[in-house]
Amino acid sequence: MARAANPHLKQQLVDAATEIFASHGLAVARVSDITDRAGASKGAFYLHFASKEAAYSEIARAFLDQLLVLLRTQSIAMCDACADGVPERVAQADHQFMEFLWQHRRPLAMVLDGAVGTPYASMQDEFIDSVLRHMRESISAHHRAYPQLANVIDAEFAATMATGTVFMYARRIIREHQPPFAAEHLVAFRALFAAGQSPEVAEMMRATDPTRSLLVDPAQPAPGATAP
Amino acid sequence: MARAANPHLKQQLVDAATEIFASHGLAVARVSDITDRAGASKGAFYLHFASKEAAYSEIARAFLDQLLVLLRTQSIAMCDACADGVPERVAQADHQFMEFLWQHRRPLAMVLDGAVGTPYASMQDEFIDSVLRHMRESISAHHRAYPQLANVIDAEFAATMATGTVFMYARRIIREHQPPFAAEHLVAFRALFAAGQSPEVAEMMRATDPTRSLLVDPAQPAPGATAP
DNA sequence: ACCTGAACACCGTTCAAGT
DNA sequence: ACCTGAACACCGTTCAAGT
Repeated sequence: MARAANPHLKQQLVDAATEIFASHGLAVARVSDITDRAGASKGAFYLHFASKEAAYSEIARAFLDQLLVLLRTQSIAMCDACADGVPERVAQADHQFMEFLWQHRRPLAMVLDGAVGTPYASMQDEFIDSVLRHMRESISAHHRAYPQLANVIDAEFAATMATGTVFMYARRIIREHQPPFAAEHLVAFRALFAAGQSPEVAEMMRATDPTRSLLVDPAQPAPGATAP
Repeated sequence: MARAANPHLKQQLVDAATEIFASHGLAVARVSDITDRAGASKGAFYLHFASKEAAYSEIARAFLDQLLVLLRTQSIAMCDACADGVPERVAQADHQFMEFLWQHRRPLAMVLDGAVGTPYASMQDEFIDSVLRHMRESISAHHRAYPQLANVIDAEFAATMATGTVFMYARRIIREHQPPFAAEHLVAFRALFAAGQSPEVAEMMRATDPTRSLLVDPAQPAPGATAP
């Protein structure tokens, strides 16, 4: 009881898979969930994708590729903006980035939440690592524009903090299905980086010993560690 | 061909499950992976756990409960430290927290990476939300101790940023199997919060319009959004 | 060509049987 | 009581058959 060829079926399957993967996650999503939503049989799925995981990979990769293009464009704009000393342009780039995450919130949810614990967990890593690299470049540009900052604020720490903050906002987008009205937050964030010029900050940093290592015994292996 | 009762089997299963869930994730981990590692039959697993997911839940909960105890203790200590104006004690609390995450890196990996895309994804949310609540309280204490900060640095943003940073360090612990020697980073982080006193920061914040909303059209629904 | 759905394989879960 | 492993159920994947 086959039906006539449907030239839109591939796109219908992609749309259905994006929604199902985003809301259930790769591991829990059933192929039958996807094909039911797309109005096709389970067999039809395998005419368009080699496997459930291949479908996930194809959709997530399309999103990550678009993200990488945006970040590359922004890194260039950011360098220009900083060299010109135009913080307003920097804030606009943040705005554009958050807008992108909001518009692509279903594939974003797939990448952040959908594949962890499966062979495609590396998609989340790629998202975070891409943002981290972008932040390193932006902050380097900032430090070139304002050399006095470089002595006070550690660039690697600032990039880690910025990326963690982006992750928290991305998480809010996909958890609360609400855009994060964070313009003022992003302004505060950029402002904070300029704060290293403060003599009070320099004084606090001199008051502690940065050579002390964080952990008592890094060589000690960790057991299940659920015992008290 | 049954064997004699083994009073250690439950603990062996917990240890094996912690390792397998941390390295494979709940969805991908097989019960047979766990029972093979513990040297038992598949059937024995179900004498001690109602299901694979119940085992995950039991181990993750034990870790999260310990984390909550630590955070509660620290929130109290943090308030005291801030009231006394002792930033060194605050840095020690950060140190202790990172040490805790390092010592419990296997259950941490389970909670952050193991259950996303399954009904137990909420464990990761609980970790992040607990840290976020803790950071809110710490920062409130900071603002009470240094009232001039409260006018410049948004407490909710600072808590979001702090939590994102902790997440990034936690991620580094479980990805790189390396302790994050981040003492100097944590010092820089604490110092940054005090930076709002800087007149330059106040000036930059006045120069931008915080009432502008971040996103163009928050009501617009998101499709699969993989099209260009 | 394109699609269907019955059949097969894998692994979570159950349970009759073994000590 | 405690444990085993064969059997069952569910869902990813395949493929013979339909248009």
